[in-house]
Amino acid sequence: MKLWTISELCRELGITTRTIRFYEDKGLLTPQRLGANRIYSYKDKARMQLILRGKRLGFALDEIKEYIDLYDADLGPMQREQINFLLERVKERREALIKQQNDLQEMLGELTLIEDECQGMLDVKLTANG
Amino acid sequence: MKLWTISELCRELGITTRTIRFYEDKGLLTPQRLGANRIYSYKDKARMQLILRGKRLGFALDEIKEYIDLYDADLGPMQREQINFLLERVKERREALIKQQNDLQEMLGELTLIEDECQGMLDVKLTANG
DNA sequence: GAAGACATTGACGTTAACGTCAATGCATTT
DNA sequence: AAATGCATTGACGTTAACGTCAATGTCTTC
Repeated sequence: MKLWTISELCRELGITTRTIRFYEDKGLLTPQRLGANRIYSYKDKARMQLILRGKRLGFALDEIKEYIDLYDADLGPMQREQINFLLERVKERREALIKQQNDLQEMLGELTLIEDECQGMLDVKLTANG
Repeated sequence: MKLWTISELCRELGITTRTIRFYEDKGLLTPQRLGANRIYSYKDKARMQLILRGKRLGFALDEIKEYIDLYDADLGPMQREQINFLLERVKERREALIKQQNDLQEMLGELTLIEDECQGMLDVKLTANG
């Protein structure tokens, strides 16, 4: 069961200690302490990776927090109503992601067009200049 | 050939005039003028939609500007070398987008798992409570 | 011709997401 | 025990992306 110090984890994830502490301030993380020092478990690391992926996708930190809350909600003690509420939020998320997926597809399509156009121009120049 | 005033365009796009003017300041847009007033063409509108899509995907404004520059680069007067350079940038973009696509897929998969788990809990509660 | 609607520029304010720096503590190494 | 290395908290700085407000202009409508 491996454990990380703050600078170790940062090195592995390619971020700064300031960033991790900031996330902790915002309630996205709650590592163990050894004295005053922070100790990160594998679960903490996984959490951080969720956060970083959220950032890559363009989400704000509070949105990411909401996602994580969905992610490790404990369904056991929940009432039907609460679970249904959670399901609603999951649905919203999914729809947002699907919109984003469409945007991505469009953009990729456009890039392909541009690429083809460039290639066409290069061919013309080759033919013209022999 | 339709034209828009600034507030008309904002209404259609769901943004504020401040936003549009800000983008103009940043060089993302250069609408015609009628006296002091801005006049937007269909092309301007399309440009704005590109920008907004970029934002939905989580890109910063200067990244979006780079994308738009790729988008309406005039290949005619370019040298082979310039076109190759452009192709390189297009490739980079594509790779970034594909990474993003993977992140999206992962997240969608996780949402499905959460959804199933919720549904399972609901079924149990139904069975238990008759 | 005064009022109201819509436009302009300019300046200052705000929020998120960190960066940077200072003061301090604790453990090991020399 | 002095230096080195890694940690802490706290405070202030910074950048992007706008919001907000003020002062002013123009055009139409009553």
